[in-house]
Amino acid sequence: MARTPAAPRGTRDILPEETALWRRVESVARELSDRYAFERVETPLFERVELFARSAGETSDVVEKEMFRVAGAKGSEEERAEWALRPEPTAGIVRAYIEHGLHVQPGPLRFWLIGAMFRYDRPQAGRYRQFTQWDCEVLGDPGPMVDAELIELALRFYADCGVTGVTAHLNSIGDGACRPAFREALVEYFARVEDRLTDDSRRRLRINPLRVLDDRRLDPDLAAGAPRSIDFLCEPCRQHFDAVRSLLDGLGCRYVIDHRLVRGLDYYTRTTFEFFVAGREGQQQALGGGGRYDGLVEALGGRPTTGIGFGLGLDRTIMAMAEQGIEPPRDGALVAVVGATDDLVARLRVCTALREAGVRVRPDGSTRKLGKQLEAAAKAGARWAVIVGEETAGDSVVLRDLDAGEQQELPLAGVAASIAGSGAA
RNA sequence: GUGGCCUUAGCUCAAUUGGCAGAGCAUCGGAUUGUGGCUCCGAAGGUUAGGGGUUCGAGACCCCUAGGCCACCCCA
Repeated sequence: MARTPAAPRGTRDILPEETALWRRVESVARELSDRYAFERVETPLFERVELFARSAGETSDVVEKEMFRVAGAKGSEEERAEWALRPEPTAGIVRAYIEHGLHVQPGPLRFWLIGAMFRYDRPQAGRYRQFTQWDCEVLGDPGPMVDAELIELALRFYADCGVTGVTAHLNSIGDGACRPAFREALVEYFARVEDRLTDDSRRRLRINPLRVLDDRRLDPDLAAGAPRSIDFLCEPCRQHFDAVRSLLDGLGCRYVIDHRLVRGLDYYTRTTFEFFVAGREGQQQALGGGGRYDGLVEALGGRPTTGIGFGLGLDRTIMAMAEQGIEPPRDGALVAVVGATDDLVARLRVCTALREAGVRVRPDGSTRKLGKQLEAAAKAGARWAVIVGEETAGDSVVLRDLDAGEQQELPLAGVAASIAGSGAA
């Protein structure tokens, strides 16, 4: 451990150079959330461990090995082990939906949030212990249209962020009526070739056979010959899946069917989807994912209510944007206020007046030589400098165009209009 | 949780066989008795990630720890 304080493992500081891209991504997410008529919610960053165990599943990786436990300063050992930082947002949103009786509101309900998620995993580029997701959830909408709508929304998000080469992977893993048969077929199939499975897969074969398909080390021949969930769908699930596909086709949304896409969280039913970006052949190419969870509300003690949602990783979206050379949004023209005299009161008054007029102002509070102040202004990226000095009369200041190297004396009240009129903003 | 490669100034990197820890960029100041970017000059910036060992002597070699990256695992 270094003597100087360091950020905890797997976390990082996001500095101004990078926050420019963050602003763009966040504003796209906010704007789309609003345009698609989602309503903003916030839930706690930590919840009871039991909530995640009951929703994501005891055998899911996030519960089994990636839970970030929170210890209280006081209390018994048991009490201190009771909470965990949220590894995903759906459980908290569904918990809030049930707790506040939101089912009485006219549905379907559409929620969104942007927030930090936590997974105690081994860090790597694009994989952090604290990361940020944009999450959208729809509760109480059983029809296939919302499935297609969410996938279209996610693809539009990537497009609006400027990311290209994003592919939607799609699958249906059925529901309580048809999945048991699929599960049985998987067990029967893999049990015969158990000696060709990894240790992990052999264990999963007993406790959660669908996730054998998740295993990237699975022999390609075995994977190709494995039972496919869509061949086992019951009639309602098959109709739902067919409808989702034809809706996506009708929208012109491109996707590929991925028979091995079963998702790591147990609450998913029917539609599952993930978004991958081209160019990262190894890991961290998954930018986001989601699916339908028609049994989750009931499993957590609420009335039977369908649900569907996605979580998109903003860190990875930004990483993809940076790799694709996408420019961050430009700031508005910056005006530096510098002083030819040491009269700081006059300088600060000018700053305030300009800000009231809507100008973006960076003041120089030093009494350095004017040349130094102008140099600092130019280095800070200022397009203009307002020089507050004694040689000007009354309310007048000098407005200097730092790019052109030209300046003029004019009344303070005319500065904002002059900048706006130059078209250089 | 497993394996591999790494860590020298704020950043990018040098340092011969184990022999005085350096450069460029960035920062600050001066040239500039108050109008910037260029140029020139100068200053500051280091317990070489942390700890231990070998040695007359370690940035370099050995061990431990921490962190980063990569491949697994899994996902966002």
